[in-house]
Amino acid sequence: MSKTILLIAKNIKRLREVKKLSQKEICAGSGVPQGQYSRIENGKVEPSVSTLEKLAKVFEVSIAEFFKSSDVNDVLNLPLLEKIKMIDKLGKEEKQALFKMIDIAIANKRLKDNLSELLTS
Amino acid sequence: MSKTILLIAKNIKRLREVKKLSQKEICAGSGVPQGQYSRIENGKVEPSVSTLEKLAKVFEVSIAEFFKSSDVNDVLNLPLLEKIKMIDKLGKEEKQALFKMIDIAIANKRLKDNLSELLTS
DNA sequence: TGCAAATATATATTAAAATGCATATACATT
DNA sequence: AATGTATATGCATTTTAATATATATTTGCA
Repeated sequence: MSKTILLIAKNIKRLREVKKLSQKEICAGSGVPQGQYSRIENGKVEPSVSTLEKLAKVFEVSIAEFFKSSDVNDVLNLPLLEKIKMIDKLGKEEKQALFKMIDIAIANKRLKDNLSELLTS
Repeated sequence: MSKTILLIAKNIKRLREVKKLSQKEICAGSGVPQGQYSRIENGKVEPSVSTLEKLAKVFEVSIAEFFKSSDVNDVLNLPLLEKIKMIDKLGKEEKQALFKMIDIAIANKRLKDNLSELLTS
């Protein structure tokens, strides 16, 4: 079972519960048959993009929402570039604190490099 | 033609160009046949989630990236990019320490976001 | 221009999701 | 317990992406 379809399933179910709507209502609004919708919420199928599109509409979110994880472990596995993008969205305080540490680490590295350069020359 | 599959197409193509890789290379890395990949980049098909999963892996992004309208995406500031490159050159210890802090900050943010989402519903 | 690599397209086959429909199971309320 | 509502599952059919393979077309460069 793909991790992703379980993630989608969980997110969709959560969104429905937040809205306090029945499957029947979601299906009326989206055009997705109830049977199929149930299978999606339970991770029994891999919903197609067009199905996700219909659902995103009734939930009033972007499809990207379906793929977001709130799991810390998943954050850990994000490639560096993704992490940096996340940093950009942090609050001012956290962002600045992080930048300072990064700067210190980098400066530290430079110092070390310069020293060893001096020693080997 | 669905707006979404054109968006996916554009994002995937852009990501490949950023990495300066050929379709052949992407396909070797992902296992997606070149013919199919071409159709995806041109919005001729609706890629399945598992296909997107494979591609996200070689591009080193989360699947959610494929669904973001690119303008939101490209506001990453340059000084930040420089820092990323520097981080990459740090020693193992420093790098890991930094990552840990970044992870904590991000996870913290997500937690906050989820909580406020629950509260506003 | 002409060659070679990269990309797009064609076709037939396979696999899996979508659908309609029926029905089973779970869940709650009286 | 009985009734109604919500959710899950079963099944046959249709639709469409995935695949393998081959080939056409475009593009870049000597």
